[in-house]
Amino acid sequence: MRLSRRLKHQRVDESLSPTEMSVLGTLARCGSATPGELARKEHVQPPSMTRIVALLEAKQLVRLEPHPEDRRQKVVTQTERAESMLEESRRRRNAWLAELAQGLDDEEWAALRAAAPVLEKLAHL
Amino acid sequence: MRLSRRLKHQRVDESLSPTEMSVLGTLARCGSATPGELARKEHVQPPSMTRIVALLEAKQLVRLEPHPEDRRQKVVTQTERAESMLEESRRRRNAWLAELAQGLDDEEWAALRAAAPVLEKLAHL
DNA sequence: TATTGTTATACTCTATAACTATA
DNA sequence: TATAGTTATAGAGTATAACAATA
Repeated sequence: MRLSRRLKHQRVDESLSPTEMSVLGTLARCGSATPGELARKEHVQPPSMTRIVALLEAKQLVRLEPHPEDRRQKVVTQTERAESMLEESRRRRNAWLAELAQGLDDEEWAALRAAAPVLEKLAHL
Repeated sequence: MRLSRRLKHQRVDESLSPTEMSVLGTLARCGSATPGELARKEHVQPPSMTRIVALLEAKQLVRLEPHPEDRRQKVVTQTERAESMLEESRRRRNAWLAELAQGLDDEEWAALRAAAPVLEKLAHL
C-alpha cells in the first residue's frame, strides 16, 4: 500500500485518476467496449463506470456512440487525443523509472520485469 | 490498479483499511513511533495519520503515551490485541493465496516471490 | 519563530438503491 | 420479466488550511 500511494503521486497525468488511465489502457487494447464490459473488466460497479466514462468524454479522450444492435447499450471508443496522451504518459513514466533505477541493481530490475506479466495475469484471473 | 482493487476486496480484516494495516505492520517492525514518523513512513499527511491512529486506538490496536522528552509529541505502541490480529490475518491471507495458487504455475509463483523484496525496497527508497 | 499534532472542511473515488429505457 | 445504463445519495479515505501547544 505504501508503494501504491507513492505511484499514485508520481502519476503521469495529474488530471487522470488511476482507473481512468486503466480504462484508456483497456480501450487501447480492445479497440472499443460498452460501459458494462468496461465495468466488468475494471472490477468496478456500473454507476462508477458511468461517471468515469462521462469524465473521459468531457476531456475528449473517448467518444460515445449508439450500439448498432441494442439500443440500450453504448459503444465507447478512444479518440486520437487519448492516443497521443498515452504516448506522452509513457515518456514521463520512463523518466521517473530511470530516476528510480539508480536505487536498484540489474538483478532487482530483472525480478520486477519477470513479475510484471504474472501480476497482469492475476488481475485477469 | 485492477489488481490492487481486487486485493482490496480480498481484505484480510474487513474492518481495517489498507493504511491501517500498513501502520500496524510498521509498528510491528519498529516497536513504536510518533504520529509524525508514521505519517512520513506511510507517505500520508499528518492530519490523515491523526485520524488513523485515533481509529486504531478506538479498536484497541494501539496505545498512545506521552513522549518522554518532548511534550508536543506522542508515542504510538502496538497492543497484544494487534499482534494476535496480525497473526490471524496471515492465516486468512494464506488461505486466499492458496486458492489463487491453482491459477499459477511454480515458475510464476517464483517470479512473484523474487519481486516481493524489491517492491518492499522501492516503497522505502 | 519553528515544529508537532489537531480540528474543521472539502474533494475524489467508489458503492448501493432506485429509476428509465429497451430487449 | 430481465438487462444496460443512469441518477441520487452515502461512505471511506485523503488533502489543505487554520489553530493550539510546546520547543
